[in-house]
Amino acid sequence: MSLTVFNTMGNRKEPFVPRVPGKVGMYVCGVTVYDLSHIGHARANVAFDIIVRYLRHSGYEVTYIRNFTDIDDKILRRALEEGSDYLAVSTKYIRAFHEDFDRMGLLRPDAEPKATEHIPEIVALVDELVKRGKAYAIGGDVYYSVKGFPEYGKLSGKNVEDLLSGARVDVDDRKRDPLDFALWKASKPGEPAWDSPWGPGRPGWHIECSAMSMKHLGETFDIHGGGKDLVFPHHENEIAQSEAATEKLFARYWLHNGFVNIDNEKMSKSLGNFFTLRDVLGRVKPEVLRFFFASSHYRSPIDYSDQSLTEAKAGLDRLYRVKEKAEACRAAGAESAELPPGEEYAPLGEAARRFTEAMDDDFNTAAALGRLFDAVRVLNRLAPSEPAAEREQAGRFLAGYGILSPLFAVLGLLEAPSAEYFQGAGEKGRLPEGEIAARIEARRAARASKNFSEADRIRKELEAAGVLLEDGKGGTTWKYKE
RNA sequence: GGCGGCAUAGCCAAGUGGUAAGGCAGAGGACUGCAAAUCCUUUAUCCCCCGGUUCGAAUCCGGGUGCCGCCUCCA
Repeated sequence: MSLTVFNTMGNRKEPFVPRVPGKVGMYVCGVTVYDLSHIGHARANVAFDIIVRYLRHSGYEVTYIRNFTDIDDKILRRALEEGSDYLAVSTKYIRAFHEDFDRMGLLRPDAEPKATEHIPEIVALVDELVKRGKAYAIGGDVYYSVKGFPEYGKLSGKNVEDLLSGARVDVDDRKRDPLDFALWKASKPGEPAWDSPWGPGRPGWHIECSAMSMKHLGETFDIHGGGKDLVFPHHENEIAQSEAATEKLFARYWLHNGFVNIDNEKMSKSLGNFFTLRDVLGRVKPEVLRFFFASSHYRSPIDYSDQSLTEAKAGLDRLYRVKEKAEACRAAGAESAELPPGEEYAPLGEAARRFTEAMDDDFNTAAALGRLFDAVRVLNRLAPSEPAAEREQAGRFLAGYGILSPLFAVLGLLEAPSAEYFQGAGEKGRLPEGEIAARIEARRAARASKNFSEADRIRKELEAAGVLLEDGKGGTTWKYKE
């Protein structure tokens, strides 16, 4: 059993064989920091977060790099609007990015390089391309000459003739060829500028990723990832630049995630139909969003809606109830024991193998979650109704949960204590915990004296206030419904 | 115009040759003072349509229809 990944280069699944056995170098294109992140960014980042977690879970030593594009036209425009400068803008939105994505439980990459901190590397790479005759300077700009790279189009499956005949190739008199793209842009007066052999300027967009990935991972590395929209031209250009400069293969596997759609249409800044991650996290728990993403394959488009989040929450609630039971078993002093024998427990006993089988198939998180739910059903059969009085049963439950827990961790799920999930820090308008405890006590007294109508009245009252009561053998517990 | 992808139950979603995972929602049952949760049973004679290949296809091939993406900044 081994990992197979879908490689955009070639458009097919291939066995994953890293360049150096046991080690993986992985570069993911990050964001341009000129605005708040939207849920499309969240989808991409969660996808690669899970990929990194799974590679590490599989025993690979992963070096994970994700850049910030911190200088470009949009940042400069934003700086102008805000009356600040590019550095203030990028700093502000990098901080916002980290705030949002820390809440999503994203692993921090091993390095988060920024374009402006790699100017020497970028200049050196551009210079190399010029020296090799693969790029040319005109009036302070430097362009890459696409015709000098016969393999141009190999990633996106395009050919140069088709591209040239396409209606939307922009016209720029200074380029020798319409497909040529800027490696270095001369700065206009007042714009930030760095010295270069071609005069003061700043890097073009594509070149930074070539320079930074090669600096941190070497001239050839294993995985290069990003959104599907980056395939062309961004990644195509990265390949052209890098391979023309080094004459070596650039990245071995190209992984691209699908989009988040709204009403079946791509969500994007330019269409204006986007939700910021912040907005969404104000409405649902971060983990609900993560679960929602994990329930589809990372390459498929995924349609975002309130209903899909509600369904995701219901599914995740189910998983957290399992964790809640495991915590209760542990709190009762039970120790992990043996799982009972028998074929009926196979979905649980073999959960790790089944999960791995799904994930090995191009990180099929949807199928992997299916296997976990199979296991959860079996595990729930083992749940003691009163852990303190059923130590052996509690021990078996813990054994089962012990199998699943690391698998959930691969998906970045069930990392919070269940109480935090169900009773997490109060939103506004929620009944305070002390109040709830008092009502529960009043209801307990009513039930003890068989005054069930009063007991039901309290239940309904709390329910109307968004609090769900659950009577167990060990007493009554509660959850916020939202 | 060029290139690529998708179409599976009420909703979401796996499955790329061997006879339809899983989740949500719904129905019935067990449990419960009542609930919730949980468990059991149940919900697609069939996978957009039409042909073809095959002992056998949701899965392969041909044609059609619909939707989407890239070709311009974009995760």
